[in-house]
Amino acid sequence: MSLQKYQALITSIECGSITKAAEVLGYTQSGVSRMIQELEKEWNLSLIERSKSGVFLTSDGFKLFDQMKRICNEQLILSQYIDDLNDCQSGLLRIGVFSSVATHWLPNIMKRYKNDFPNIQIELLLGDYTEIEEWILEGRVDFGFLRLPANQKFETLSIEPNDRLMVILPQNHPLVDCEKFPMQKLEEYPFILLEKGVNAEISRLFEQNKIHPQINFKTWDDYAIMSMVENGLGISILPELILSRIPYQIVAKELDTPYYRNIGIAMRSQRNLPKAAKQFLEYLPYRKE
Amino acid sequence: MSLQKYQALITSIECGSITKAAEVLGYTQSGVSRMIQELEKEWNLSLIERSKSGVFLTSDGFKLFDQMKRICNEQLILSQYIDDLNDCQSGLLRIGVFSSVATHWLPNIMKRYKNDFPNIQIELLLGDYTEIEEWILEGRVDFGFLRLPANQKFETLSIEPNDRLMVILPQNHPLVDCEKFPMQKLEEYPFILLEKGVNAEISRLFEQNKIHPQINFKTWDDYAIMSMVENGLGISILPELILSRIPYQIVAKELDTPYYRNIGIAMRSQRNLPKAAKQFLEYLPYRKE
DNA sequence: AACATGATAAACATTCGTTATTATTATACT
DNA sequence: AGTATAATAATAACGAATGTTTATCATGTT
Repeated sequence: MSLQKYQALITSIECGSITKAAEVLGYTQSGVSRMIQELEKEWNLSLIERSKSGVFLTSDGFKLFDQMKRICNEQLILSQYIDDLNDCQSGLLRIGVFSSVATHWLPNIMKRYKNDFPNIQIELLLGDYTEIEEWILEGRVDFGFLRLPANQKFETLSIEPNDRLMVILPQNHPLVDCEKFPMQKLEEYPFILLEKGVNAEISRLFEQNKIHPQINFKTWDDYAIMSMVENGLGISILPELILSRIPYQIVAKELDTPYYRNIGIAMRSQRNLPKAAKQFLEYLPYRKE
Repeated sequence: MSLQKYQALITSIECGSITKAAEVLGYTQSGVSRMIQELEKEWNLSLIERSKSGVFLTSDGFKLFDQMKRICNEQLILSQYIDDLNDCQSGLLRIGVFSSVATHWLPNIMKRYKNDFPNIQIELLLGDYTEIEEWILEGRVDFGFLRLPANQKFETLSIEPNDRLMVILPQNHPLVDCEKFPMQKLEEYPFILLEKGVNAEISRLFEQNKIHPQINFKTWDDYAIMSMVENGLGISILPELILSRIPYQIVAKELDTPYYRNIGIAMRSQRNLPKAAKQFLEYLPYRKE
């Protein structure tokens, strides 16, 4: 049972000769002759009539010919798919992202990638860290963005530059002109906390520095926070990534002790990544972990 | 490249486990594992993700999965066709026939055959001896009816009983009551000669017996001859086969030296005949040549 | 007679599929 | 929590099966 045998028979019929088919297919005459015999033996049917001036189908062969051709044709299509995948002429790319990456960071990269590989279909699955982790484990996505360090099971790449946490002030805030925002001063003003799923890096920053700000609001909505800060309801801390092209009258200040949200890419195995995904990684400013 | 490998991968995905797939397919776990690896190596792609709780498709694998399934499915259909051909649940039967066989002899046999094998498609190609010979040589028909002896290239079977040549008389003919018609008497009455293509057996009968009848008409039309004889325009000789259920007021007499038209079946090779055709031969009253 | 066709036998090469084993991880049970 | 057990897949080595070739034969066509 083998497609090469089908092809041998098909070509022999189309050439009207086993010898010619052998030339076309790059076998010897003997090889093609035997392939067809093997089919006939295996199926207990006589498929072709032989003569000294060539070969042609028997009635039984005729009945099966189209189906054999169909199978070979489907195989040809499969081979084409494979070739396309190998040179990224086709492919599916499933990426797990969280909001800020999807909104502020990826679009630019996707644009460049799409330009070079227009036939790759990209699916962004938007979720929080926990969901993205699950998706990677389950194979729902090829890779995902996570906060590093991530689950030991994953291979990870660190995105550069890391995402600085910035203090957000209204434009009329007393410290608006300071060089860097002193950590301790965070306790002195009403604070609006970004809290999104298990994304607790800001709370941890407080713990590590033993700071206890006056937390007036908690929300998961970046833009709500910026709006609230603009309106003088308090100050906040947001990852720099979120702050690109902000439509709000607010000021972002570095902390005196800089703090980073380390964003990375995680996957089960970089080696097993589809070609399209490997290619995509080339467009990211990452460094090996 | 092999369908079994596709099936190994498909079943592994459907079972979610290489081990289970191996059980289902009757391979060892090791075998299935290697088959999939061989596909991946051959295509330079990673098709599945392995884990300790089973396997699932990568994006690339996902892209190819349906096409692999399609191919396996087409193969299944082909196998079904083959099985059907082998037990005559399906098939094509192309028979070369000449008029009298098609009209007077085959229908009865075809009816019994069709009854037993209703799914075999029968094509009758009507022609004269020369055409039928060509069709057999070209493989246009599986076998054909010919006058024996036939071309040396053919394998032949003789139909029994042979087709007696009968003298046809009008009902008021002087010799209507004789036991057998004396050969010499043929010269004494106007004669209507059946001459159809190269079908010259009656002329040859005359030559062999050195008889020179008064040939008034020649025609290839059996029924015209019967009609002419009925109307007293002469006498004739026709093969007995044509005379079954004649709608004419005529009398058929055996010759005093009986003469036969030996009808037979000819084919390139009895061994290479499609199953359906071999089966059909069983319905014919033939004897080996 | 020369050429072209397909079949066959024997030798060689490759692939297939197994057994036995290793490695890893999930699960069950103290 | 730690340990034993079971389940998963990968790997190496090997023999069997299959695939393919070379060389040759047999037969018919030109």
